[in-house]
Amino acid sequence: MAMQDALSEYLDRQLRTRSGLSTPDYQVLAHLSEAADGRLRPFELGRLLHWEKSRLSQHLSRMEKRGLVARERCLTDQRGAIIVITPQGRALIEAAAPLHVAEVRNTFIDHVTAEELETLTTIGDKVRKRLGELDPDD
Amino acid sequence: MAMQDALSEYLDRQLRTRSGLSTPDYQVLAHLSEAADGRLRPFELGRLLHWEKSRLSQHLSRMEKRGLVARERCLTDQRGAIIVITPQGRALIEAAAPLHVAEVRNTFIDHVTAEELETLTTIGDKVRKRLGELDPDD
DNA sequence: CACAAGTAGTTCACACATCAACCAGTCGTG
DNA sequence: CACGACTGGTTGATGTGTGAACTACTTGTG
Repeated sequence: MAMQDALSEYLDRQLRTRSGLSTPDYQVLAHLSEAADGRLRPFELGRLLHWEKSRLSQHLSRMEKRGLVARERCLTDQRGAIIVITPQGRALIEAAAPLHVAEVRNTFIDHVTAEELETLTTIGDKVRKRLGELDPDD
Repeated sequence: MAMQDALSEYLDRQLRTRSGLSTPDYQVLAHLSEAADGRLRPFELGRLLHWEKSRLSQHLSRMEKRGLVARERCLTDQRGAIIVITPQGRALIEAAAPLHVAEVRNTFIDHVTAEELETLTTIGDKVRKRLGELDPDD
């Protein structure tokens, strides 16, 4: 847990200072940039990220205000919205991604052997399976 | 990372619903309850928890409002404060601790072999060492 | 002793997260 | 087709976290 805290704090900070993106920003943009047309329905984004809908809505509002994404109306479902990544958002994520990947290597992957990594994923799978049993949603 | 997210979300929620404490509350009270007299200077608490001073100050204000801790004036340093755990705070942490420990066993420790745990601490130590080199404070 | 530099703590402004309440549109079934 | 239940999404209140600016006291050095 101490490792995880220190690691994510470090990666957050690097991302923020070098790319001007928070980790939530990065996650949203990463999914949008991979989607067809750079467009996704909020509920799809929510499913991909495992985010609550209100969290997503609030975060998208902040990102919209900064010009990273835009909202469009959905034609096939009058309730719905569509989120588009803006050119500016795409430029930022494309600049940030390689730096971020390099940081992950530099702080984590390069210091762990293949067996250690395998053990780690084994642990992760077992614990997530257990949590899945306890908590019906996940 | 997915495991860590799911695990801490689950443990947070258990702690909150079963004991009425957030994880930050728990951490603060755990340190206070172990200190001599249940008293600590904020800066000591901050060092133990690796928290920023403003975060600590704000959190203590919220906890004070709920009657979990109290602030006293420090006699030897006129700037300083002293944080005391209240009887109510002590009662809560003492009720919460065994439940929390049981949850950790139930969701994590019991599903991991001794070797896996050892590998995990090895990884943690290596990564934290690496982060310590990169980031002068920690 | 005087003053510069550091330390202890608070506060303000803001980003991020949860929950509950709410609107509006869709859909299944009588 | 009508109506109740569900779904997609927003909003408001509150708790949690960071950074910068500020107050007030302490300490080191001339």
